[in-house]
Amino acid sequence: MQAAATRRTQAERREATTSKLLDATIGCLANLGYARTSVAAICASAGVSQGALFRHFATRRDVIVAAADAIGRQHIEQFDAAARGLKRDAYRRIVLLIRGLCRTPTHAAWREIMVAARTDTELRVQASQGLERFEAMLIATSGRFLGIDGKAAKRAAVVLLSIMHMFDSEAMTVVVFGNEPLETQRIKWATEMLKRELSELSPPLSPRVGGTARR
Amino acid sequence: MQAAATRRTQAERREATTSKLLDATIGCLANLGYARTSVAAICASAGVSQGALFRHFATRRDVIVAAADAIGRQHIEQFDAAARGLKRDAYRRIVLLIRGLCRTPTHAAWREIMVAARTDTELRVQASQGLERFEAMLIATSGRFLGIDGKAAKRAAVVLLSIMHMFDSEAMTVVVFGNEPLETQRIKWATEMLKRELSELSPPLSPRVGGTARR
DNA sequence: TAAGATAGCGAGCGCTCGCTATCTAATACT
DNA sequence: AGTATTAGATAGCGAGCGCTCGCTATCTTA
Repeated sequence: MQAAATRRTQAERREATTSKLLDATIGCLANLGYARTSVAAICASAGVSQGALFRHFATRRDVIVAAADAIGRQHIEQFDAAARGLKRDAYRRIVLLIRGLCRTPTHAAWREIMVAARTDTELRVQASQGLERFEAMLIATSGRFLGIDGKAAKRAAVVLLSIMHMFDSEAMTVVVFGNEPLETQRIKWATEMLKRELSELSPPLSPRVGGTARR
Repeated sequence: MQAAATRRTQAERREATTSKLLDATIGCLANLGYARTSVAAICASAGVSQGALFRHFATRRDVIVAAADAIGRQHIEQFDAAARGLKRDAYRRIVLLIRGLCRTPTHAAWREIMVAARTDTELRVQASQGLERFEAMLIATSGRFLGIDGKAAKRAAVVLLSIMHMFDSEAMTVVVFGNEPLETQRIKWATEMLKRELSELSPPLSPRVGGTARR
């Protein structure tokens, strides 16, 4: 009776193990950096053996690429979920959302992989698809969020992606040397800039959307 | 006669060796990334033995920190030299200058160290001074360049540093997945934005400066 | 010139790395 | 129940790591 309750299919076992490994890999990248994310560290964190890791992934690089894919998916979900709760004229909140996403451990793990991919051809080839998907998703989401398309959507995508780049690099350097007054001013500036851009690009908020009436 | 010509002081020998080592370290960081910048790789590139490296630097980390300092100094010189040749209303050229500096191998080496410093406490403590100096220099240079100070100078610094962050992160991701149309649009947008900001912040170009008359 | 200090070398150390081989455990199928 | 397949663990491998060591070469000082 109890033995049957704990019996899992092979597929379930596989899913559980690879899931643990991917979570552990992301955690190690975030906490230890790329260089120190060894197979031993991943397995210690995941609570599985190295043999099990190599059962499911051919090489260390393969598990890291799989982790990059998982991060990309998480990013897309997080971004979608967060955008859903936002009014489009909540400029400051949009800026803070983007900034906040750049400062997560998951994003730090992503950045570790991207930096490592610069000098590792195999990793780069495999990581590029994930990055491409992430960018495409951001572009699509911004269009949907603003209710625009065509040239205006392209412009908005440039702005939003550029703001993300800005906060990405800021997040990277802030760990080494923080400068709070400057960071605060940057939020303020980015907000003004986003307001100006989105006000020019978007169709007016109509009563049908309920935006104006809500206020 | 000839033997005397090739005789170097201990100080000269030291300077030559450490110089080679620092150049090699920067090159290895740029070409191989942080993880693969081993002591063996540095020494092979510098053409000196590991024993010589450890004569001058206590640890691998020490030589990397020294390289970070050297990069910081180079950055400051490059930026200063480039700013000297610029008119302040050459907005597009300023944008392209910043973008270009973010795409140098030296800057890539810098980024490798910054990313590694996130998860290496010792490295971080030592690298933070270099980053602080670099930021302070940028802030001072932008004020001088624009002929402004006080609040306006602070604002300009936020803008310029933010543009640098933006192109820094772009430079990082572009290696993995480039998107030329989007990059072109970003230059255009950054230029418009910079024009708007600097026009509002700067005192008028006076004949004494020769800016207006030159045109 | 001899003694002392500094620079630099190459071999070897102990350790960690990614990975493989072998064995055991769990599930699936007949 | 017995056999086949998949999943996972443990031990061990060879390569590479950062660093130390004993030594030689070169410069400086007395």
